[in-house]
Amino acid sequence: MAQRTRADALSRERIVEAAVELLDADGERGLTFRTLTERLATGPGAIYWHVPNKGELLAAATASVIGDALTVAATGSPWEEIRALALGLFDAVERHPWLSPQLAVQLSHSPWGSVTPRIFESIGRRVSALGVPEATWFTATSALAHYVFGAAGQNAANARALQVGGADRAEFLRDAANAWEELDPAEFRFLKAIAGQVREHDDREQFLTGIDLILTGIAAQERP
Amino acid sequence: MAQRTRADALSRERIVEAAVELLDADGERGLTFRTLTERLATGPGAIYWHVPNKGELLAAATASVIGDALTVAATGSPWEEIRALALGLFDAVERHPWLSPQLAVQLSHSPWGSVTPRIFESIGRRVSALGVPEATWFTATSALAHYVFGAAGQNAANARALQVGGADRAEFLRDAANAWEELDPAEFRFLKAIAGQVREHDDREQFLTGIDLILTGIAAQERP
DNA sequence: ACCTGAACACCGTTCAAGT
DNA sequence: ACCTGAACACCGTTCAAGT
Repeated sequence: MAQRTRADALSRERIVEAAVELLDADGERGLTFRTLTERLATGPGAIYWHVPNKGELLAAATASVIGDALTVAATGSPWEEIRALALGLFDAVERHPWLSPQLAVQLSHSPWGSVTPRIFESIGRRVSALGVPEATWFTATSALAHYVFGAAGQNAANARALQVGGADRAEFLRDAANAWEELDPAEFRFLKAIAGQVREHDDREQFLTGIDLILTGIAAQERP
Repeated sequence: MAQRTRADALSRERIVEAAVELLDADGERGLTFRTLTERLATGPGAIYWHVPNKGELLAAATASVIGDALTVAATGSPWEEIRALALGLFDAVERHPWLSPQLAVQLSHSPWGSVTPRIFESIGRRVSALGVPEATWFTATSALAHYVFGAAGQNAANARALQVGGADRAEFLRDAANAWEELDPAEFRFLKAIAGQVREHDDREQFLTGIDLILTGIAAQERP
């Protein structure tokens, strides 16, 4: 085939966009240089001209999706904005479940790359507007950020299990709760005790309650 | 070579043990069936007789390491035991940085496999002993567990960056803080503001302060 | 400057064959 | 029952060659 016309020219953005689509459709195993070259009707060499390697491609896909989630309408109290921001990230991980392992991988390759600072900045600005002592800002922001990723990761895992299993949420929780009620009480008496709560809880609501919990702790903290 | 003698016979445990050693030494890319067969002086077929595939091997390695971290001496108030438990997990991820992406992967493949329930049980028992209303147990335990993994993951990332870069901690934080002070204030005024705190903070101490923050929020929560 | 496509090294997994 | 080791399909990456 001859050189591409201007209209279908490759670019880093088009490649990243296609990568996100493949990841959304089939998870991390859905993105290979074979599937990518097929979708973009090109060869591997063309992609390598725009992107140095697969790791960078995954990093760019992650940054792109997280960046969208961080643009939150700034209307409300800092407390409310933190809730909105956290919920935006939570939902982004639910829409793109591959984000969960991927964020951990990105972090472990370059902890302060491009994603973490932007998330810290977004959350931290609102924390600093809460009126708590400046000496607590960093720790408070860290606590919120860590909680958000932990919770979002677990939820993405549940979402994927639902998708694979083909069951609906209520059914999934009912089965899990029933299984827990059968557990050996010597080893798992706590899980048995809360099986009922698991059956009835709502993930997003519980997630936000966790945010409120941490914000309450932050507000209650004395000058260290 | 003839069949192995009883002394050097393969077993699932020996394979998992070797896998953990390879992972500790070189991260996830250090564990391949080639390196594993070489270390165990055998062929791939032998390993596949004991372990169904690489995913299960990684899951077993994860469960093994997490299991060790969960066996905590039960002496102290519930609050203190939760701190000890959390710190044990935090340190385990620091010693085995591959745990961080791996936990996310395990979670997304089977969210309530074997690792998550055991962690929930360990934390939850102490939460239920705090004296807070039973209706809050599940949410409180979730918040703690999610925070622990998020924080441990970020810390593992930092630890690995240190290992790769060859720098020491103080130098690493100084460089990061200096870089943040140079950032564009329009985009990153919060990061600039806390650069000083970043330079001076201690990871483990900050992690425990986060635990206290959440526990304070839990204790302050009213009956929902 | 941008793209093509064959080729390479490496990986997880299988399986017929041995003891 | 347990292990061997060659073979297979697939993957990320390179690179000489084209326009």
